[in-house]
Amino acid sequence: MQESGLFSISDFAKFSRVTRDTLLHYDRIGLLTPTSRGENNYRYYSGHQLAIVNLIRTLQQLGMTLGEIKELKDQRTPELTYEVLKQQIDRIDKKIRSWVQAKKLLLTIQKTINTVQNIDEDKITVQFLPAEAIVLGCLNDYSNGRALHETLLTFYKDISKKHPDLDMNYYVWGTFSKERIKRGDWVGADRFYFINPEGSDLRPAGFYAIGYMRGGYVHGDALYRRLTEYIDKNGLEICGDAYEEYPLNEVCVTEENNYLMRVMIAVREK
Amino acid sequence: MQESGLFSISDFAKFSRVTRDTLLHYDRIGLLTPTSRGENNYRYYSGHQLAIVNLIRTLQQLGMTLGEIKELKDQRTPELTYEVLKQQIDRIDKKIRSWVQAKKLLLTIQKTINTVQNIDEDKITVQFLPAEAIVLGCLNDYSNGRALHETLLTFYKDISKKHPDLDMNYYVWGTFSKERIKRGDWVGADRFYFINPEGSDLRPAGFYAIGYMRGGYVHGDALYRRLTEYIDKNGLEICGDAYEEYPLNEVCVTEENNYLMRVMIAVREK
DNA sequence: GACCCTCCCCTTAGGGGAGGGTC
DNA sequence: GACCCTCCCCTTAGGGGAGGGTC
Repeated sequence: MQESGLFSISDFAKFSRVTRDTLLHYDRIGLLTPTSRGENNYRYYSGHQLAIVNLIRTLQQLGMTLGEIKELKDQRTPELTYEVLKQQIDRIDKKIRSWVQAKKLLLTIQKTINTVQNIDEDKITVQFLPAEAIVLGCLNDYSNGRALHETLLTFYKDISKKHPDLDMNYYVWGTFSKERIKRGDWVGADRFYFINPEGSDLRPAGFYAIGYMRGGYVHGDALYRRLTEYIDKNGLEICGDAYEEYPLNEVCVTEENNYLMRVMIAVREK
Repeated sequence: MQESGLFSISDFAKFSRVTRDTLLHYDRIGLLTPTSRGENNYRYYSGHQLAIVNLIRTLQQLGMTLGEIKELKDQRTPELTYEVLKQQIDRIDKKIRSWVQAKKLLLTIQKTINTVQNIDEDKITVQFLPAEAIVLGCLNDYSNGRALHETLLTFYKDISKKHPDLDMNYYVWGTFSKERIKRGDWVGADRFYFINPEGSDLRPAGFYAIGYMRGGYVHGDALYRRLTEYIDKNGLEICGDAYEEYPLNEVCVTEENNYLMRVMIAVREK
């Protein structure tokens, strides 16, 4: 520190607790220009400018861009600052909300992977499942040869209309009515759904015959046959929808043939 | 859509719910290359690739960069994905925490501006103030002519050691002992502090003589004189520390001379 | 030897053209 | 006319040199 209270760039960086590069950048964009330049063209900052760095850093921590800070800086008043802060709260809340959503999605994926950690893929079981909150789409329309990806797009559009806040990529799966299962018509789900704690629909509690199979999307014939045979042989009958899920899918498996499909058919004793 | 289940780039963009530009970008960085190119060099995407876009978008929503996604993509397994997700949780938690901190800082600043909304800057008042949580620094060392900014730097270093999680730019203010006030020595605070609900120190509850003044940092002589005179005249005596604050400072005022200083001196009746 | 200066290049995830060919 | 292609430039907040002068 020399020249009556002026700081060289490195000293100023130290006391203002930012890097020299940052100060160079602020100077370049005209956000904070040193009070003077030496004959050698060295930058000299004043003690007052420490407060300006403080202003910049404070607003930056509140999520404002340097451009916005620059704009506010030259005309700041308590009233204007108060207004700007008020708007910032909404932006911060939005960011918090979106990260909270991301965490929920992440936990849901983890949970899904966990459900198939120690299963025997060849065994069919009948289990009681508690009700689970899901988001259920409208009845799919396959008329005029509408392809799967078209119905899926419709589903996404519907969902984003009904639940504008749910813009996360939850795994999408399909339901089949008991009539369709009985007549062996198991390509092209009746409805799409995804599991989400905020969903207002339910996969009802009850007994389900559950089976697994490796393979890509929409190739579940063999599994459906094994399940219906098992149901017949064991004195059970289908009493509700079938739920077709892919707990291991493109998100964690490379080869489509290794995706893990799970079908759960609501059953009861005859 | 043509050529047996292949999509043109615009169709693919529609069904994968990303923009055409995004797909061009993914192709450029080698994250998602169309399955084939026409003789005209047009890009053609397959239906399977819809799942890959889904993978990319899902991981992106979890806060991963395209680089990380590319790395994971080619070797993803349920186990590896689970591990990566586990690490992502920490990153998400950190982001949430930092935005929550930012919100607290913002509300504190708003509150501070509010405290001086409708005050009469010339009037001295005596008020009971409830205790307030603060973060209090060590006793400042001004020996060997250490300047204010040096003691302040020491304060910041101490605080970041003791409270590594508190890395926000809270307003920093100073305390003066009653002895110093009495002998008219009010330049260079004994300790620095900032108001923070998580602070483990307190500005004690009690009566305070409170006065205001316009002016820059460390030029409060006139205000201290007015306050001590008022205290003398009104049969009061100083019974604790003085707290010097700048509710309107560089964050919302342009001219240093218009900063608003507030001094609060603990008093009691004689 | 430590410090300062001015270029200049680099990073993320695309968006927005321009200029020219294709369905 | 609508769609596709390949350049090419632009944005945030700095970080990291290189090459040359200064304390």
